[in-house]
Amino acid sequence: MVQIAKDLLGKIIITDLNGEGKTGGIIVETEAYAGITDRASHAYNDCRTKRTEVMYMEGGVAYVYLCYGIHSLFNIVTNKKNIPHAVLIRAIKPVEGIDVMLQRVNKKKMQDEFGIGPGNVSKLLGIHFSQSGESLLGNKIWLENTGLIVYPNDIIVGARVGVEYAKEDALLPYRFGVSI
DNA sequence: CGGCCGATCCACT
DNA sequence: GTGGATCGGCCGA
Repeated sequence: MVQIAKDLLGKIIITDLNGEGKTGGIIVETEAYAGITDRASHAYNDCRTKRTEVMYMEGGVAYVYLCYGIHSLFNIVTNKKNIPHAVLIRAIKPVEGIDVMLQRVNKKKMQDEFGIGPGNVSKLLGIHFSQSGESLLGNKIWLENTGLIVYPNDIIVGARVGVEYAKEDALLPYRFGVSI
């Protein structure tokens, strides 16, 4: 699971939604959420609801959650059926469909910062929480390999963000990043 | 059925 | 640096 969070670094996430054309970027920061034993996860203590049900699906689907009523947070479900593990995409480096993405954020010139932050990632990619449960093997959202090799030494490991309420689990080194 | 809260971001001082 | 926005889901009554 932690391994998958690391493996996702350097991959490209592409979306092709609403007929606006392909948009995507290289994944540069992720966070792992380790299911029912992880207080920071929505599925902590086997909390199975309509919303979290997506995380219990077979890996390879998107789990998108609406946070603060405004922001869609994009996760990738990573494990077997009934094991609610997910990886939150925290940051991407925009590479595909720059003009479309600029339109989405109402900006003129692309800067890498626009892809930093989970809410921004969804905004750039045009992901809405209604896309929750969407397969990553279909023609709307998918992953591509870049051939980019991320060496273990290049991975920045740290504590997760915004989960102080999770107490001791907040300190787990489940946040991974690379600088490209 | 009502109220509170969250894996956050941005405009504004 | 910071306060406000904003809404679906969950819990308690």
